Amino acid sequence: MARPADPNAKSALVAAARAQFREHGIQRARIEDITAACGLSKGAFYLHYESKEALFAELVKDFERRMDDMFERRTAEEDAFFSKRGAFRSNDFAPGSERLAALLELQTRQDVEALEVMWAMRDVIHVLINGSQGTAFDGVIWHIIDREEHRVVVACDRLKKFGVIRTDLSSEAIAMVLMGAWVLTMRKMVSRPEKPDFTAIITELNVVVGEGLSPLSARPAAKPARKSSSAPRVPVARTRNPRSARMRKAP
Amino acid sequence: MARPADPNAKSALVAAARAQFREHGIQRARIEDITAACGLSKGAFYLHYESKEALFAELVKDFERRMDDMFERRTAEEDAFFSKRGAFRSNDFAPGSERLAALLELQTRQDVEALEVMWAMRDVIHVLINGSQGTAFDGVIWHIIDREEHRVVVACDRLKKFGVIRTDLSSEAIAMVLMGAWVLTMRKMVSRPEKPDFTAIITELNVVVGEGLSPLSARPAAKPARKSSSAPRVPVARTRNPRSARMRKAP
DNA sequence: CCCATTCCTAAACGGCGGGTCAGAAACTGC
DNA sequence: GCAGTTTCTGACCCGCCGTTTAGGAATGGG
Repeated sequence: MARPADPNAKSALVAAARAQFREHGIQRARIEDITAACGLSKGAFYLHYESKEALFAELVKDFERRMDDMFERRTAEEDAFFSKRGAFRSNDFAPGSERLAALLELQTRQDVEALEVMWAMRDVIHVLINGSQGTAFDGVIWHIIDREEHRVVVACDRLKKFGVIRTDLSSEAIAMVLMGAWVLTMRKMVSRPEKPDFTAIITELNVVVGEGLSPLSARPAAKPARKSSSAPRVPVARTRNPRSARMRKAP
Repeated sequence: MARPADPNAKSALVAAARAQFREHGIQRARIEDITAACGLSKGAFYLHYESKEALFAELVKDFERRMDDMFERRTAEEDAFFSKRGAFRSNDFAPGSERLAALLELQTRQDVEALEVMWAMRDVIHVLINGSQGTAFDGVIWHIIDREEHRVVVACDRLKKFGVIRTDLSSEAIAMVLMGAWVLTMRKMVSRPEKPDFTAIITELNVVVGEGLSPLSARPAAKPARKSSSAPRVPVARTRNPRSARMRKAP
């Protein structure tokens, strides 16, 4: 009995709201513009949501849920990998190593998946980064990033345990570099109409972070570098000056 | 003749405005709160500034000017270094190299200076990042970051020319990793009451970026590695899955 | 002490947009 | 059709600031 509700009103509202939030931020997005874009009147908005903020909160929740799901899947897959194939040893890094290739393939796929989630939510991410101050969502993006960064720290610790990465760098510093690159990637995505080539991005990023900037000819010969000695390691560049790390003391 | 203006009214307004912007963003900062914090009436604000936005614009201008000044100084110092001491060769990377130590010292000092500027303007940076959407300052921070990133690209190219960093990585990818770490550093600074140890941060960051994450024992022996050979270099991680870069195509 | 001048205050204005609600519209079953 | 019910509309109310402005306060010169 009675007039049935428009079945796609809600999803139309969500889509229009995302566009308005993306364009104007949470505060400046006008409810009337959102409803007008769906051919509805202002009052109709309140049939579906308490307020602008309530709608946006749902979007954020959805984003967080997707990230959490992905993280869980990721951890499980990685655990399976190592429990099936054990820790890495020196010869696993030899040219043509099948085991290394498998790990890389797994991780690249996972990274690409993460970028896909971010791509799908890029408008929400944009608003969280640029337009949330003074709203209830102020700082939410940094909570998310901090949590991701912490996950990277944990992941690094595990990879150290399995011999995949060197143990003499602090996991916190590694995580910051990795997350930093991700944040910039995220932000570049956000202002781009076409989806970039995620695999290429991930691969290139991993080469840089994996190998470092020092000229290869300057690297110490490959020996079982034990426990990094006392001497200052050294450093590198920045803005104007990337640099390489050298001065590695003899083991 | 006539009543003299309060000499510190303007600076008091700027200080109070920064605090309000920092706290509430550009849109939600109330002029009345700003003036009240200085013991002035709302109307007094307009004796000094056209509008809220005009005041904030001055802060941004100031920030950009400082960054530009620093950049110029930096370039000049680096040019002087190389024109006086020439390009790097293999033996400059040997343990105890005086020339390398000098370059590192120069660059670390410059990096710390950059962090000092950001520290001084951290409230403005915070607003630009988090609270500018829907205002005239929307995207300004990313313009600044993009420009800095481009400067890093140029710097990388020069350092390649002078043999300080390897030439087989794209400068763009390197710049993204470096800037990413800087952005996260900036953002961490922004929400911190006490000034962190900049030198320590820079040093640690440079070790990670300079050397990469691959286990040292897995690195190819140090030979005049010509044009990166065919074999996989190795790698490293990421979020959940550091990885390494491999699969490098034969040159 | 008075006046011209400049500074500053506080009240008022005005627009904008979130939220409300009385009633019109749409639909169903009879 | 008609009654009953639920959905939608759009005019309206209202508070919140940014901005204006009329006039009061402070000051210095004469």
